[in-house]
Amino acid sequence: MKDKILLVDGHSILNRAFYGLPDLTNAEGLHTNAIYGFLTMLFKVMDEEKPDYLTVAFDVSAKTFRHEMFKEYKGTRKPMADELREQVPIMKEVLTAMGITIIEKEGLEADDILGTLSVKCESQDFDVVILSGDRDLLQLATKRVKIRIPKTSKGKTEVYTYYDEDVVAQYHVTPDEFIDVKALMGDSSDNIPGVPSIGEKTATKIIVEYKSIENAYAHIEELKPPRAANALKEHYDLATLSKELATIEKNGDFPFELSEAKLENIFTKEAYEWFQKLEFKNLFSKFEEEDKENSHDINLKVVEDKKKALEIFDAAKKVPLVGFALKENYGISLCYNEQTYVILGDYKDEVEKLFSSPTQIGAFQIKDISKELVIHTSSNLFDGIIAAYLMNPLKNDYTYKDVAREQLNLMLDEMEPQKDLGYEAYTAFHSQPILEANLKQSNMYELFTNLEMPLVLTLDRMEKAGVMVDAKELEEYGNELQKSISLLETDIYKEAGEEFNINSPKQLGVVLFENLGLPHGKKTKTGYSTAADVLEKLAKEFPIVDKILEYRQLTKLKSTYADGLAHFIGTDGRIHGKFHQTITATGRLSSTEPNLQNIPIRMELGRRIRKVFKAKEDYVFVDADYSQIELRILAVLSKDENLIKAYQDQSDIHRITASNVFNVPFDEVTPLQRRNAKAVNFGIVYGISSFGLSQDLSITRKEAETYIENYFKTYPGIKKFLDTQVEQAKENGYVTTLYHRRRPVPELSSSNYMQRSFGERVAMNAPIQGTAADIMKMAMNQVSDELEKQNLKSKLVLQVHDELLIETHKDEVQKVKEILVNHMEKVVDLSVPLEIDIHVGENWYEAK
DNA sequence: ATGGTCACG
DNA sequence: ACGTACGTGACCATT
Repeated sequence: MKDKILLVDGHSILNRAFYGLPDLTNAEGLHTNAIYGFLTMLFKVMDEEKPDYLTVAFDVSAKTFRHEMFKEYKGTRKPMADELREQVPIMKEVLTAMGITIIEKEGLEADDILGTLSVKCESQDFDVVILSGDRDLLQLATKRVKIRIPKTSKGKTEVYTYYDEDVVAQYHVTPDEFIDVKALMGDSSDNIPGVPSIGEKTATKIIVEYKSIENAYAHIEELKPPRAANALKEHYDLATLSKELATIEKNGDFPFELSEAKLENIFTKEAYEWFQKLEFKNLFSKFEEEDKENSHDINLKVVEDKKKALEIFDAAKKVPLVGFALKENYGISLCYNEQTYVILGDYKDEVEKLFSSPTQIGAFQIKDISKELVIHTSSNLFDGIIAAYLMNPLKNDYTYKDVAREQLNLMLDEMEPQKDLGYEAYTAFHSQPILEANLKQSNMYELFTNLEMPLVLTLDRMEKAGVMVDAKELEEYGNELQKSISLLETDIYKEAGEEFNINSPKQLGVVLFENLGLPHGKKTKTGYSTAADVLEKLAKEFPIVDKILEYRQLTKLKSTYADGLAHFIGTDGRIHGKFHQTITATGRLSSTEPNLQNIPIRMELGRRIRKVFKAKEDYVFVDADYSQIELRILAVLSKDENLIKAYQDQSDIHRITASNVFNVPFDEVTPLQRRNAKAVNFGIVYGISSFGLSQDLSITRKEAETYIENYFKTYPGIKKFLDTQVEQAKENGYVTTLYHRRRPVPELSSSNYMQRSFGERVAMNAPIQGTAADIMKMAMNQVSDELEKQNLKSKLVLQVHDELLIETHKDEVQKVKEILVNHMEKVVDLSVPLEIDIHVGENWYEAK
């Protein structure tokens, strides 16, 4: 086997990765997508090529660099995106940390470095592979030098391979001739002028026939077409200059020690530290072998002796902090005083006593733990996952291993269960002080202690309670839907003239817009859009579209709700859904298995599903929802006098807004005006844009702009508040709620207009939505605690963002109503009153 | 796994 | 010249 060297065109691969991948940032707000893409590309090609040597070439001067970066950009010369610029030096550091040599030389472009190296290495009997995103490099291909060019289509990246013969096959010219083709046709983005009026077609034709520009000139009189011949004659200077520019230097002068490019282990400790910092979790597995060498052992004792176990528990109750972990049906682990114990067997009572002691318990996913035992108080609990979530709510989800890595710099692999349990307790113990300090520094320790940790137990109670669902009625409802679905199906097939899968947007698009020739609206990436708002425009004119919309509605109800909910009804006749505390970016809860926060209500047919959510015998549902909580919070946060006054006066807020915005007397506001004002109020909360509002109200953008302008004139404090949020987000990188919850907004530093606008809307919306979530969580804790404290039979069973549902014993209805009013309305004291609406009913349908 | 669609606040 | 209202989760078809 000959030795093989891989030469990488650094900037072109980085550039491709940057524009090919969605924006990624790490916790510090550093953009990382180009580096990530570069590395995955590099690993992929290294895997395929298995090179013995590797080196990466970069352009050195800012000028050539920029010029390289925007080859892709059809000659536009915007400055390099800041998000990319900041990644370049880091990329180089990462490569250096991996022990990979970087070559850059003043005055030489990366192309020239690669050209020179490829010739040099080939002459030393190497196989050469050049990885670049730039097709210009094809001129370097030979029988021993292959060019590899990544191409992304349909989300998949393939790396194409070109030896010299592949260039001939695809471009009809040899790699050398490829230079001349390029010189003739020119490349505006690459500053190669080319010969005017000669494009790719003509250029190729000329070079196929005459092999070079020089030879073409030698035969200029016979050259066809005449137009090209004339152009060549006229622009001889341009042609020779272009050729010079298009030719990659193969004799560059720069120092290069082949031995330094020899590949050793690139997954070094230093590289690992960079990967951590950049949060390239997917790539950690590459370091596995290093992990084992580096993983530091902990003092771990496995205890099976009962007497010894009890001693350990006793001691644990006397220390200030214990790290705790539990694995169902297996054992528990305790960590304190630099010692970790894994205790096998059933010690539920001992654990409960420990949890009731003054010792602080550090652990992860305490809600899961509390499914296995009874936890009476949250005052000594510290859930590291929740702490980590508060510090960065944008992360998908945390495991204890993420906390170990981020806070303790401890890389953990897959381990056997015993060890895993021990490391979890170890991590809980050692990360607690760090996380606590972080929370305090971010002004979120109170939010954590007074709101989030108590909520763990509140949610646990709610999940354990579950909600009763009548399986039989649900099935009947499903059958009824199925009947209508079948009828619609036949109708639709008849009108379409064929049978097809109506649920496939792809097939439906073909049937509607090609076979039936209906006018199509917007398109999606994959084809015609068949979204409801598009179809609704056609429904009036084409009956089949109306039927399809109805079909969609019914199948949605059937599959997601009728059939979907049935799967989750337990043996107790109740659904015990999960409520998640660490998912959303704004601080709201989320609900899964099933999602109980999106049960239909807006349409009557769907709303009927709520009839199967029933209170058990001798109980009723008491449902309380906040009235316009987000708008009230907007009044509070913005301190806008007019909005505050409107709420203090208990006015009809949408009507008063309409009166002000449309400049009509309060009593003469038309229903349409009120509806429009309501939409504006909503829009404000979402971070209004004239486009969004115009879509929502089916008005022109101009009109929407006028509405917004008038709105801000009416409520000047709101305008100021929203602007301040964006400003703060830009300055700090995050916005906060009234109770200090943070939402980072990395999008604001994007150079992409869309992303930046999104960041602005997020900055406006998150404090409002987040503060509402904070208040609701406080209220939930108080309501749940009060029900317990008064020893009531009634239980909190659902939360839907601004609504609480209490399964209430018939004798307790009055008490529960009082509790709801007292704790939901008075949970915080703000400059506007909070109000709730309360309804009582046998089922959820009646109680709303 | 991803995108389209649609249910909720 | 672009293409959006904010926050979620489930299902289906398609890759």
